[in-house]
Amino acid sequence: MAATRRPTLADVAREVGVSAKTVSRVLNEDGPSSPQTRERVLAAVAKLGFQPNLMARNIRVGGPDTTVGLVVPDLGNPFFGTVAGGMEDVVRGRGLTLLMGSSAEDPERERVLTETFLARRVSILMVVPAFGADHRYLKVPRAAGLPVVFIDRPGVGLSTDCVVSSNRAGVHDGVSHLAAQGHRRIGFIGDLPAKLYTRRERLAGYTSALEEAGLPYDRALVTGAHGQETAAAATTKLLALADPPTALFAGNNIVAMGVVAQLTRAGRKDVALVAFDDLPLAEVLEPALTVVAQDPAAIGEAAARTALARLDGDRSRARTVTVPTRLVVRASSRPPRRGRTPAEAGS
Amino acid sequence: MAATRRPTLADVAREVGVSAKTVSRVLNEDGPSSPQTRERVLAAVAKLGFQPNLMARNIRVGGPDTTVGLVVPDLGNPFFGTVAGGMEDVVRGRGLTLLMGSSAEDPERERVLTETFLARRVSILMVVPAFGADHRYLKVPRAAGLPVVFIDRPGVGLSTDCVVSSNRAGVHDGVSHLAAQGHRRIGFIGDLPAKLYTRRERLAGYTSALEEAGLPYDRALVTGAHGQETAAAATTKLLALADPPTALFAGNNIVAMGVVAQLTRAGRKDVALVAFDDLPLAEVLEPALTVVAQDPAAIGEAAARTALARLDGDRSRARTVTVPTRLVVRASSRPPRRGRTPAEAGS
DNA sequence: GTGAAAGCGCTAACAC
DNA sequence: GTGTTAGCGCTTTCAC
Repeated sequence: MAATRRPTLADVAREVGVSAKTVSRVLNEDGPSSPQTRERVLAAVAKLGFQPNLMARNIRVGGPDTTVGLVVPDLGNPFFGTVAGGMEDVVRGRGLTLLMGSSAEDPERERVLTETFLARRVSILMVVPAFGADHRYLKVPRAAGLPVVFIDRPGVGLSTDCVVSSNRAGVHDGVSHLAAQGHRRIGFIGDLPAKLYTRRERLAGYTSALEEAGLPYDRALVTGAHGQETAAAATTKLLALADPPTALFAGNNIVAMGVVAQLTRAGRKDVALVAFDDLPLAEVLEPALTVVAQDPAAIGEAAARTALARLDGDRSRARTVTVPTRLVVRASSRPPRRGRTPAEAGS
Repeated sequence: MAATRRPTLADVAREVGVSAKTVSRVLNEDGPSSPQTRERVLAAVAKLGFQPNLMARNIRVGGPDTTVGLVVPDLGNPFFGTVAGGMEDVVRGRGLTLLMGSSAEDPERERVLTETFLARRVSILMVVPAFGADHRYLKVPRAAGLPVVFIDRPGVGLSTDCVVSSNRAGVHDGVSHLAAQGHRRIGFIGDLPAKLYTRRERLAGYTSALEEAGLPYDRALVTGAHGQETAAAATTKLLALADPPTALFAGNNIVAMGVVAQLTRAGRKDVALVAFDDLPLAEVLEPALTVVAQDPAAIGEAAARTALARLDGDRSRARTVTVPTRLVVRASSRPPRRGRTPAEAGS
């Protein structure tokens, strides 16, 4: 089975005995065409298995491609998949196709992927910035009218639209809830690196909640993790402190899984826990996990709507859309054990 | 901020005072070029923010685009995200970019997405077929040399490479394990619709394991679900039978979550459970979940390698690659309660 | 209702 | 080392 050349418009035209332009007219429902030619063109298209070459078309038409490029740091994280799903639902209504690629949280790969999207002239570019990436190179395409939206974290060196969760307020709610339950030593296990936007924002929510509750900030109670294993290790470390926490706040879904796993392995059901971002089985865990739920689909939808407005000529100042989080109280955020002071809890 | 036209090769050439071809030579490291012109071209490129139009390039060169198109039915399911990650790792080494889009398990959307990939002349097409889709329209592009690989399920009407999990053998192992624990009434909750490839294959593993164990096949013990809620309902239904199962087999990760949730809500820790496909928190559940683990990254890698071999001229017959599953025994597959017959278990 | 010619942005094939 | 010409597959423009 030799690799035959893909048929072109000209091939179809030759087959039918008309000009290329006539075939083009029929296929794009441009200008008029007699029913007979229409018929015969369609037949030839089917016979040859002709598929118009969109690249050639776009080149001639000059406009952008009817695609939306989305760069995410991790294809396996359902959070980003759900964000993408929300986006898709919105852009599809405009005839746009969402194409997603992964940066693997690597600035270099993010850049390469972004450039291939630019080189393919996507209509909209959505990016979940990898830590350490610099986005100044997006200034020119953006100035040329390409809508660029950052998701989950703001980009660096480029002022453009951005859609994020209410990180501060969400964590504030979760930590306040723990404080209201009577916890006075609350550990925080955030993202890594510590300078990551979501880590900083969520930590700010943590500190403001402590302050509001009149609790002291203890640097020893704050740490970070990347991946389940390091989150488990961080849990162990915090609980081994001389004056250990009676409650933990997990800064994201992956960290939460590591913490839950470690608490289970260690048999520490006495330690309260609240996690940022919901987990599919949160309510089934024992104890059921209290979470600050994000709304990834809403994030995707908001990003898509913002970008479409830009496409429609919205030239207003770059805005940041904050999608609210929601505290879902389940069993894991119970009060500290009665009759035991934090100092005794580890014994 | 008016939408300025994106600069072209000709713009750069004009800026420098050379011909377009010279700029092209510099950028593609084609033919020779003096260090001075090189320098000045690069400067102009940076100044104008020129980004080559890959569509125009591909058109001229005639070859396919350096992209791999992947169609999945659900962006939010980490199984497919992990498959994509495995693929990416392999194709990136060949300078190919993986682009993923969602069919939402809808044959029509699958077709539209696939056609846009074809129209953009991807180098490789990977598809997780939506239920009910017909893939005969892929015959022409495939005959023209486009590698097409089906993932997770075979396509319909097109004989081409396919990469799947060892569904039958995997389920056989899981059900045999339950039988070996002493279970004689084992419920099966598979995918929906019942004609879905994975459902049929997994059910075949179930029946063969029953047969091997000398257990009768009871139609009342076999059902299906799509989504967590229906899986929970199916669980309730099975457990309400006059002669209920003492063990359940969940046919996929989503079904497993629904079953686990329902068993937990109902407080039915006496019911044994084995699930197809691992869950992130499987070992942390109570009881820890016994699973037949798939290897999604390996599936993606195998698919990518197969497709690359085709790209390299492999013209051998279409083959089906089966990626082995692995039984991970945890606590949830414990023996039935002693001293109680199945008939008493519901009381 | 249809066709011929020109051109989108780029590169192959040849000049010089 | 560099420029010219032609042409990829398609659509625009203008003719008939």
